[in-house]
Amino acid sequence: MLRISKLTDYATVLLARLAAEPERQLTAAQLAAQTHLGAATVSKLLKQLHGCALVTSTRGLRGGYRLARPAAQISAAQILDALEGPMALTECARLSHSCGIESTCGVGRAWQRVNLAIRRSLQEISLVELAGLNAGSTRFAALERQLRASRVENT
Amino acid sequence: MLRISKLTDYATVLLARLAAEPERQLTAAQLAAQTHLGAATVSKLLKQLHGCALVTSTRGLRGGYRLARPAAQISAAQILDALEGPMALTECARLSHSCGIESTCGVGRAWQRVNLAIRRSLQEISLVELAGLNAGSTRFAALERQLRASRVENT
DNA sequence: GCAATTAGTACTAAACTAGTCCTACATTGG
DNA sequence: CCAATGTAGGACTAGTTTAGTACTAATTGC
Repeated sequence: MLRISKLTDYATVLLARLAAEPERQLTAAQLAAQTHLGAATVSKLLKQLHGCALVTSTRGLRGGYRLARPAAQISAAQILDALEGPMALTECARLSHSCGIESTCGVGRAWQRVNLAIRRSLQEISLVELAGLNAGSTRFAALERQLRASRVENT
Repeated sequence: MLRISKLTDYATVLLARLAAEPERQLTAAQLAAQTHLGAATVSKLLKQLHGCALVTSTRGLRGGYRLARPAAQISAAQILDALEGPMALTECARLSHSCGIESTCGVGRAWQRVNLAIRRSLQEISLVELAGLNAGSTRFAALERQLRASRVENT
């Protein structure tokens, strides 16, 4: 459940590689070699990331890709949005579906709130954390602490 | 992104209906009529929910389904587990995939932590909240407050 | 001009989802 | 016992999505 697509995972790996060496401009072929992913797939993903302004590219000889902004300013939510579009846990929300009874719509709205809560937490996590560049992982720890606290408070 | 399948949504609706009338034993046909879902689909879902011990069933004439335990003791996480199996945001975690480089595995582990955080928050939400049976939605409010607080703390 | 490299599009195969149907089993009522 | 009602459990099909590939065009540096 709640899985992200393989491609999104791959894209994160690519972004993590770029984040590890912010100075260098890496070509699609280099990234493919480093990540052991198919060259065509990597190329496709980078194009998508470029379209969503997460990476910048230069064409031609000695071209390549690099992060559009510091890793700390790229959140997990942004990556997911870029790769999988605006998220909707259920599709009841956007379509004026013929739900009919109230309970159905009530459920849909509830899922939407869950969705929102998840989204907020994903905005807290930056590419720095995803790439494992910071040893402490302070944000993870804080997030987990908060969630634990909320459990106690609500019983 | 991060969407749950339609069937899972339907299942939640069915559980919500059952939760609304914990005393009664409802047949698959009755639930289908109330929710405007296909009878065969409803039947299939209820069988699945029975297999995961979220509902109890009695066969034969005057048979039907009812919740296996009070709605307050059924969490969103349990429903998702029942319908979509144990969750894994990425599949890197279970398979000893030939990741090769470190950054890849680092990313996988990071997603896993995200996953864990989401899972914890889903355990906080019971069928009562999903069904909209409690007007206040205190847990939602608390959860959202916590997440907001964590954002401030981590800047 | 030539080689390297991104940009964009089109296509194919595999996997998953949603939904239906059919047969077997259990319970109740006559 | 027998028939009606209802669940149990598969098997099957169509549709959609995902993953991956291939090809052509555009751009840059030498």
